[in-house]
Amino acid sequence: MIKRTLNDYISVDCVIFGYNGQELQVLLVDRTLTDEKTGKSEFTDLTLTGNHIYEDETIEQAAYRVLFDLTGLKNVFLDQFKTFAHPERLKKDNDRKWLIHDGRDPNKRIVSIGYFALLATQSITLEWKGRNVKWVPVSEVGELAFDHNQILNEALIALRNKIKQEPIGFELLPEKFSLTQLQNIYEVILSTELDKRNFRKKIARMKYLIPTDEKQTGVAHKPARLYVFSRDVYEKTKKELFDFTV
Amino acid sequence: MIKRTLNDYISVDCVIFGYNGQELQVLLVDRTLTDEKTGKSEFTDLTLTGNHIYEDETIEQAAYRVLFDLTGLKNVFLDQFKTFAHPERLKKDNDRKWLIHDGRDPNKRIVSIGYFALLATQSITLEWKGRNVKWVPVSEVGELAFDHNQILNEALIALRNKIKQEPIGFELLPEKFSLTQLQNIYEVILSTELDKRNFRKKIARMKYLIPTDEKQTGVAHKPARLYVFSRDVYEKTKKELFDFTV
DNA sequence: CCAAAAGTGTTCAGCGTACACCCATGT
DNA sequence: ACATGGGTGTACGCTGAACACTTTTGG
Repeated sequence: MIKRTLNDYISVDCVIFGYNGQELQVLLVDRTLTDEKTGKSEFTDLTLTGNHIYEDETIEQAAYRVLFDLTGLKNVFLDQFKTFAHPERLKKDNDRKWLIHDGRDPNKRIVSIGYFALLATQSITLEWKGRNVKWVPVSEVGELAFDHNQILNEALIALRNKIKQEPIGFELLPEKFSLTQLQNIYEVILSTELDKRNFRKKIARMKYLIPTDEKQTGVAHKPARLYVFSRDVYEKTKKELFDFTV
Repeated sequence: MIKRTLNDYISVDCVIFGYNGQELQVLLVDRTLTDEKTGKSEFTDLTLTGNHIYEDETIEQAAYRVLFDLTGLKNVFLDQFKTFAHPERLKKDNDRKWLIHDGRDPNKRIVSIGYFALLATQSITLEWKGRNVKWVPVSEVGELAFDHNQILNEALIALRNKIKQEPIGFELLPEKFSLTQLQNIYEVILSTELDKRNFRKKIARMKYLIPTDEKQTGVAHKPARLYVFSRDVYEKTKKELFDFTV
């Protein structure tokens, strides 16, 4: 194993979205600053997941690395959506204390490249860099560390735009899923209600969403048919269209 | 005037698009490395416009600054589209020589945030940082310095996506423009041909493209009516729609 | 009067939208 | 048997796409 050097001014932040069957969630980690003498905690709050990059990796690899460390998964949907470098982005009191405690220079201008990821599984490491990791419904996210509220907001905007353009909803679901689950994903992300019949007519036109012979089991109602996404078919049917809507 | 410090690892690159009535163009600057002893030029090629950021400005301000230096304009359409930080992005021989000649560290990992801009005017400074500036049709761009071909490609992709979503075509045209000019913009950027009647029906639905009483003058055919874009009307009629097309 | 681009309408097919009832399963 | 969510069809209006001729100007 070669010793790798961390770059101290380029970082990636990953906004990791998940779905619990009800709500859109985001993965956050606790940040507790403990006074080393008294052992008392000075403050506790939450951050997005992220890390500085290694000098020998691309920013995309760094983002995948963060995801892998948290989930053990390699094939996760990932999208670079925006970059953050405001001069004051790490200058709040708590942020400066945290950086100093962490042995980093609080005056160094740090650029962070924002990625958002869609995770089909709810199972994650409970601990990451010694910090607790947890899912939080997007609607219940409070004040975050650094500029992470802004990053989360931009990620949500990017996610909404993306899901209107490309079929990525299923990335938040198990390999086999019901159409009602998929519809819920769209409703939750776009904050709309959709008509069941119209939604299903639309799906029927998308040849890359393929019905299987399997059905739900153990539900106290008519079991739903399960569908799979075919990337093959999708890549073939994909074509650009002229819109300039709005 | 306060002395401002340039950050030596965060830069912005601006892909500045223009339209000459025929083709989509991009603004490029000459890069000639001259051997200081012999006075002979070692190589000449072209780069995008860009610059490192000042420690006291945001990346967006830095991009606007580059644009202002080149054009004297402040209200230019600008969009942050992607960030580039590949470890090898400045490591080609000529690039290393150039950086060394420029007094910069060729081994420093430099992150560049890519912006694309749309310019309605063809008039630009002819010289910028002592280098020649010129418009080049996108279709005739050869091999560029650094990773600038890649940046230009991503900018084109972003431009095509954007123009399908939002009415930005007129940003490449004078304040008053004809519908044929506008149609040409779309055809050139999207590499399609559009039907004149269908295009105009679509425009008619967009209340923010407003016909004036003025007409073209000095043309050897029926003069076209001129239109203006109303940002007011646009902001009011803007609303999201559910698409997930493709 | 000729060349050049402006401007205009209709038809057809596909899609978005609104809307209500029966079906299969577990308890 | 009943509660729960699954699954289906029709009618209307709008939009995209295909397509040809007349009008206005300068030269």
